[in-house]
Amino acid sequence: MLSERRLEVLRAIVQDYVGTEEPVGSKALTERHALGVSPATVRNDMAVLEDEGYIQQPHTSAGRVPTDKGYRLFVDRLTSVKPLSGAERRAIGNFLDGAVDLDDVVARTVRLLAQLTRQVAIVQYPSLTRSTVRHVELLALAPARVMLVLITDTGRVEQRLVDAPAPVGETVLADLRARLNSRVVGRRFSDVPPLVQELPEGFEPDDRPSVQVVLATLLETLVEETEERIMLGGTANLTRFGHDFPLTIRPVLEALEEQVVLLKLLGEAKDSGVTVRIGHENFHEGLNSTSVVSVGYGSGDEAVAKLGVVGPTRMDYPGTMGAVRAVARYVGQILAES
Amino acid sequence: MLSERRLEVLRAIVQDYVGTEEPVGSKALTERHALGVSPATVRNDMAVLEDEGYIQQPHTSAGRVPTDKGYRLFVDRLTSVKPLSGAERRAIGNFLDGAVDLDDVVARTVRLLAQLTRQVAIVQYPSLTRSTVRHVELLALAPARVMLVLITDTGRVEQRLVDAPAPVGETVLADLRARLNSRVVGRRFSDVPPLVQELPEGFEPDDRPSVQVVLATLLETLVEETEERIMLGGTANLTRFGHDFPLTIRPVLEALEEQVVLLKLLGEAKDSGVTVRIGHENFHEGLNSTSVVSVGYGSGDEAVAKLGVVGPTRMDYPGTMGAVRAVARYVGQILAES
DNA sequence: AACTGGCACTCAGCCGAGAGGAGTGCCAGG
DNA sequence: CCTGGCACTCCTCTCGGCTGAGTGCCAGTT
Repeated sequence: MLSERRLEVLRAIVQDYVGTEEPVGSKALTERHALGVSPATVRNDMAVLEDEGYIQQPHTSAGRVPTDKGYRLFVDRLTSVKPLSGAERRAIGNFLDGAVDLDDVVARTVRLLAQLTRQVAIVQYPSLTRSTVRHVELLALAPARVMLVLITDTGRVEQRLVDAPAPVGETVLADLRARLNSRVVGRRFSDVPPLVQELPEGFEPDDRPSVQVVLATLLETLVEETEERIMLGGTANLTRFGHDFPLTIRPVLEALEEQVVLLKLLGEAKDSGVTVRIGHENFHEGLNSTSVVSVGYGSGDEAVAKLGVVGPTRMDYPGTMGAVRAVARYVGQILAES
Repeated sequence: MLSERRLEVLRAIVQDYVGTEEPVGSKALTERHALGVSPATVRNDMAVLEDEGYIQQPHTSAGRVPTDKGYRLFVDRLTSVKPLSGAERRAIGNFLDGAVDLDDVVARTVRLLAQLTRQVAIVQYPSLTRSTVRHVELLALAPARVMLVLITDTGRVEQRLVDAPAPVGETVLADLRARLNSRVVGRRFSDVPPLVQELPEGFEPDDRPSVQVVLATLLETLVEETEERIMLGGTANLTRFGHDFPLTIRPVLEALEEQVVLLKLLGEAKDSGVTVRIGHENFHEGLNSTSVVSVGYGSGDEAVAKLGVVGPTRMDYPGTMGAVRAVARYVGQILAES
């Protein structure tokens, strides 16, 4: 077990390193932090911390740099989320209140997060799985062609084109529309399937196949999360990354271009509270020198989607966590209002 | 006027420089191109080309590098668009044919373009202004709350929430929906306003204000092009940019984050044919060392939107132009089919 | 008049050596 | 258990010299 002072030394190292971006030595540490001991003592502590794997020397006779394990300890035990200043909170409110629709909310959130944290921001659109149905609309585009439009309580709209096996009469369509809506409006997506199970039975045998197809498409839309859209912003902040540029930034940009990677990244966030993945804790190789700070957000108690930022492992964790949490809360409020 | 051989020298310089990324000297030139003259002669030609501002020396006693003006001449007079190979064409077809909806088409196009050109790809969603209306749907979400859904022939769906001044009956809504659709379906957006001008007159005085509001919102949606969405991809290719990294790449990334900039960038493309903007010809400072190759695409003869790529001024113009043009054509076909 | 070979000159890039300095580990003493 | 001192390591910066590609110019050739 590490003594209290050693933890204090680790905290100081992380803080200094994050600030200066340079390996921190024992002398500098004692000068900048009131540790109450001499550099020599700190050196001994550092040696222990290095043995335990919390810090590391880039090369002999250089200062120390925190390892992923060091950052992990720092985040878990040595610091707490830093609340935003009043001015910042107000700025968030002002910025997000101007949004006109869901797309706009997401777009603004991305910009805001990127500016606030000076890092790359990722925002997931409110997911379909946990939302409820606000309305289902069926439109006859052609005799045997129906457009299915699904509107969710989060303001999201999904549309699908359905090719029916036989022409569908306008009255049949109206009938189906009415029955469908009366059953599923206000329901959660996951609850819908059983509710429409025997719907086709109420129709003429001739129409049943078409009804089946429409229902199948609806269920598909509900379940298949193919449209899990994600918005990204602030990639220019990557240029602040470090000096050893091209090598670091390239794989990160590549990783961030993959929707799948982004989804998985956010998927790892816990449902409540701020999640931090540090360096090698990330499954993707290109992101081994980055940390991901993410959090769920939603209109009610439950998270409907997630958002977060990606930055260098050497980042201001308390500040970033605070910003991410605050933004998530505000977005949740906005969504609840609309 | 430059002699034929001098133009040939310029062309050789551009080609070599694009290939090697290094200033090209007179000796290397004569070795790699059958110019039929000695290095000394080439040197004289180069001196002239430099006087005229087509090429430049990074520093005394270094090879020459084309200037923006040099690239311009090269693009305008010294080369032609290079058609893609059969394999490439087939690859484009295969890749794009799998698309399931408009979002997917755009997303795939971006990826494709980025891979093909190894540069940053920009694709604008088919614009609303030139499309025609496929269907207008009105849904009563609450007594005085209507959702307006607009479906275009390009497969795009726009929705708006309308707060009516008074409750709107279901029959009124159905009536309005029917009249509206009978008038505007198949029309171009620009033709719609006069067609719905006197629509309110057919309704009871009590309902007119609500009808007015709905119509106003519709017109707004049609005109206001706030939703001019653009998709970006292949930013990782920026890392191939050059050696003097951070300075070059930063402003480019920043510029590309601005939707407005992207729109303006594509907006400058001519309606037909491939447009090339080189270096300082771009209005945005951050893009002064990049070239933009863009082209319109559409389902018919007319362009409904544009796409293009952004890359270093030192790029393979013939190849890039060919790829951009080919992709635009295929996307146009796909859109026409659906 | 146009081209060519030769020649002197320039200058970025690349060592290699040396000085400087931050930081360490260890040890003996408080 | 902490501290001051000391020898040692090794990165970083600088400076000078060398190299080689490339140039401009000139005199000679076709």
